[in-house]
Amino acid sequence: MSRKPRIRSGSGVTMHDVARAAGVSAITVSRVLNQPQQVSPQLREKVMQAVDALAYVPSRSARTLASARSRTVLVLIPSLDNTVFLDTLAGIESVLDAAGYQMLIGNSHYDSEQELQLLRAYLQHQPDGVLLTGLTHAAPFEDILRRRALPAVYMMDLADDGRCCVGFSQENAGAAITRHLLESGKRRIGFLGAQLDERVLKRLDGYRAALEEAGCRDAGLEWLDPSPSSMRMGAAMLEAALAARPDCDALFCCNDDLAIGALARCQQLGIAVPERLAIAGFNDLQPAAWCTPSLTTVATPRRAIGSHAARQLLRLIAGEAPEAAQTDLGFQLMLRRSS
Amino acid sequence: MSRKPRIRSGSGVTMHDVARAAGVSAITVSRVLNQPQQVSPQLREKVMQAVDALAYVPSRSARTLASARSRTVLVLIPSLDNTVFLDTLAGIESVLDAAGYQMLIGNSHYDSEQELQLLRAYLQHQPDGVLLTGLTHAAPFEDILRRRALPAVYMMDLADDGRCCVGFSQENAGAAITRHLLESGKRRIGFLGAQLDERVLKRLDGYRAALEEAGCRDAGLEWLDPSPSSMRMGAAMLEAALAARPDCDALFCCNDDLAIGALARCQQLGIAVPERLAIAGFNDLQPAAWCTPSLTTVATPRRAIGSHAARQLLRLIAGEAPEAAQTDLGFQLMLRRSS
DNA sequence: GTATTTCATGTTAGCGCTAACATTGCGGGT
DNA sequence: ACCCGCAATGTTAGCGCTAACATGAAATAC
Repeated sequence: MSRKPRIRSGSGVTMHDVARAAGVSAITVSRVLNQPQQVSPQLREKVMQAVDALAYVPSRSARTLASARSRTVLVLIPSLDNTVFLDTLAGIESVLDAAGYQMLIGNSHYDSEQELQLLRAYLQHQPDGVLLTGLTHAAPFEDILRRRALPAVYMMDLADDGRCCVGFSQENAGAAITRHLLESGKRRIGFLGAQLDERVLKRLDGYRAALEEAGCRDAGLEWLDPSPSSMRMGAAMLEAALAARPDCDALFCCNDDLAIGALARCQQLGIAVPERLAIAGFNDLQPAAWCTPSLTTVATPRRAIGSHAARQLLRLIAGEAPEAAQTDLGFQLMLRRSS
Repeated sequence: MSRKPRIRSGSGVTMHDVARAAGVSAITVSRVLNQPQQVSPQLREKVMQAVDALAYVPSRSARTLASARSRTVLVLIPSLDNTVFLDTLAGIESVLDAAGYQMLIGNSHYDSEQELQLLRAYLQHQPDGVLLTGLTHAAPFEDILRRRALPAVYMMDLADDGRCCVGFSQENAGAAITRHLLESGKRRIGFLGAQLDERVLKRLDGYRAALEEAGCRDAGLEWLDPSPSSMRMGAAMLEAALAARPDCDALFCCNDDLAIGALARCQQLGIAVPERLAIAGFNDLQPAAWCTPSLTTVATPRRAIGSHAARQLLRLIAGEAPEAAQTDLGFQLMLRRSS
């Protein structure tokens, strides 16, 4: 009694089929595809012809299973609704793609518990490394990384605790834009914050430090809301802020979405920007340069963070040391009409 | 002579370890994880305890290899720089995630040749299905899908050739917004187009049809540029258009980026919008409602397209018929101040 | 001229999981 | 008492690939 044959996966052409067609053994085909320099040119040629003729596609799962290397990297980001992370992904993709690595994208929705679930789920793919957004993660998270000796690179911020970080100082950036507002003569500078993820809170810290330094700190000028940021929310927060504190003469918004919404509402209400109220945003998204008046903001090297982090991770995966534990890619003030 | 042991992948805990710890056979563990109703509650309980105790994570590659099902879906999009596709991805993710499927994202950079390469590369993962953007793809592309009997759903547009499509009529949408401009009294309506992917060209067809219908078609009012669209480009195209045809009294921009750039430049040049020149965009991105003046545009159901397409694909993968060959999710004119 | 190294290729034995079939035990019909 | 059917669990044999070792031939050394 012969059993039912199993369903063949994929196109059904296996490495052995190619080997037979080329008159060699399977391992030779494997080597032609993975370490071509180990195979003589003639055989290499013959094998490649067979590969093309049969339209052979190697099976990634078989390879992962046999070699214990998946050539896959897990990327965990907090949101898919934010251009910031898109740009970062684009940078990551460009590097991984070129290295033959694939990326698995997990969206944690700004929730560290969900992030932990994602890590657990994606571990099934045996990723060779992980790219993370931000420095703070659920407690078991780092445990898992350690226990599995999974290389990880942290993006967007800096830390000097030995973890490999690629980003810039959120705190310094927040302080720098606040100082710019101070220098332009404003004294009652408010802060609009939404989402309140760790990066926003660090920008807030920077804002506070700069005001402290200038003796202008006023806790009544901070408006914080944990719900997701949007232009609509920026408009609403602006109204609430001015209603509560009509003396406020400048606003640092924790990101451009809020700032653009606030700016638009000022236009509608006839509030002169920047004379009566200066406004600054964060990230330098595309509309910042094109709204009316154009928005002063902080340009962040998102794409570079992604590509650099990916390169560092590939080094770690290969067992090399990273170029540096932390890489500070800086930020740039974009001074425009709104301040 | 005993060989060197192989490097264990992942944490090294396998299904057999769990089976031993629970005092059952490996297949029982497999069933507890995949078809729990086939296992008695007591055993199920015992196995789950062992799974937790050992922090067992099943190997996706082993499962894929043994079962010839990867529970992975390939998503091919033309760009990672465009919010439109992000929103679509978010919709897809929500459905696939809930169904235990993982998505692989390929970015074709608006290039059908590169799209074909991506398909070839990602076939190594033996995806169970493919989600595609648009209807036109490189010739060998559809061949590969057919030869492998890979279920596919086409997003963003409609076709009545039997392919499973989820989207809306780009052409009708282009015609509808053009008719709105006609109804508001404009007669020399221009078209600004960038990127010139198939969707832009269909919107252009709709625009032409509507003008033809009204007897207002004027080929000298079309400005097309194949480079990627951006606000900067919208501003530049606006200037070029008005220089060439100062009599132009309305502009339909193929997307909101162009429109917002054009709008901003009008503000700078003191051109009255909509009196002297009406402007309409496409997609209803967030800034459209918040720029000055607010932008008339076409709202597109991007997230719904993603989630609906993912649901259809899951049906196809399960061997069921799709609810309908095409699903028209429509569009909505957002009439605002710029027209 | 033999010992030693190198290089190119092959053989074998899994990687961790699940499909297919096999076995066991139990309740119910007659 | 017997047989049947069904439910719960087990055994076996791969899925397609590559690590490790083996082999044989050519190149090099002394």
